[in-house]
Amino acid sequence: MEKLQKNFYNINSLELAKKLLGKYIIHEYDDHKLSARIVETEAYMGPYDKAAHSYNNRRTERNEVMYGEAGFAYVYFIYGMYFCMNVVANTKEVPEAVLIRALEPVEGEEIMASNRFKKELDELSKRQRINLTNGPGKLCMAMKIDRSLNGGDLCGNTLYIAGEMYQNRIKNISEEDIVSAKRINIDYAEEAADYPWRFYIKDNKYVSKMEKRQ
DNA sequence: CTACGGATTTTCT
DNA sequence: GAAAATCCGTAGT
Repeated sequence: MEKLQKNFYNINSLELAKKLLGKYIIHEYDDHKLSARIVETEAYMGPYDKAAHSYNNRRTERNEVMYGEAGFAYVYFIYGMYFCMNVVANTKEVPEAVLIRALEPVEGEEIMASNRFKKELDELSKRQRINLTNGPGKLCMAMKIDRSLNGGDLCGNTLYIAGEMYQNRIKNISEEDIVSAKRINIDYAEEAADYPWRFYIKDNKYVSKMEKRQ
């Protein structure tokens, strides 16, 4: 089934953020199987990245997972209401991660509609349909990703990631299909706020925020 | 389509 | 005690 193996993740978060585009996140729970394609990511480069939770090697109970091995989930609670999912990158003691910012639903879209809006899929407005998974907090609601999955092994059998060949889909992402842009909502990060460390698949309708056309 | 303010509570200082 | 890797409803263009 082409689940990604540990060595896939053991690179820096900038490279991993790009490599994760087009891969599939799968969550199995309660007889449900939800899957979705990754279409937008952001790299957080650790000690020298003012936007990262691990800036200056800050190490707390919350971000402890970032200091562990690559290929595990870092799920944190934000703004009093939401969760964000990250993929831990790089080797032990190098605290880097990739924030998953948007997904395109593949399997279990009915369940996602229920998780997000407590409605049937065909009852959703056009806007709600796009809003299922087009943001880091939204996709966690849709995929039922919460605190309990923090520290989970992404090579395990609950929350895991598969390659482009998943379900015999073959849609490799080429360099030209990747857009890079400034990261979102990190105004506090000074010069790091301008680094182009956000990546998304060009023209994908689930991307949370498009850049202005040139 | 974009812009703004309010929601809500964990986490860190 | 303040800030936070966000979202939503409403109002305006």
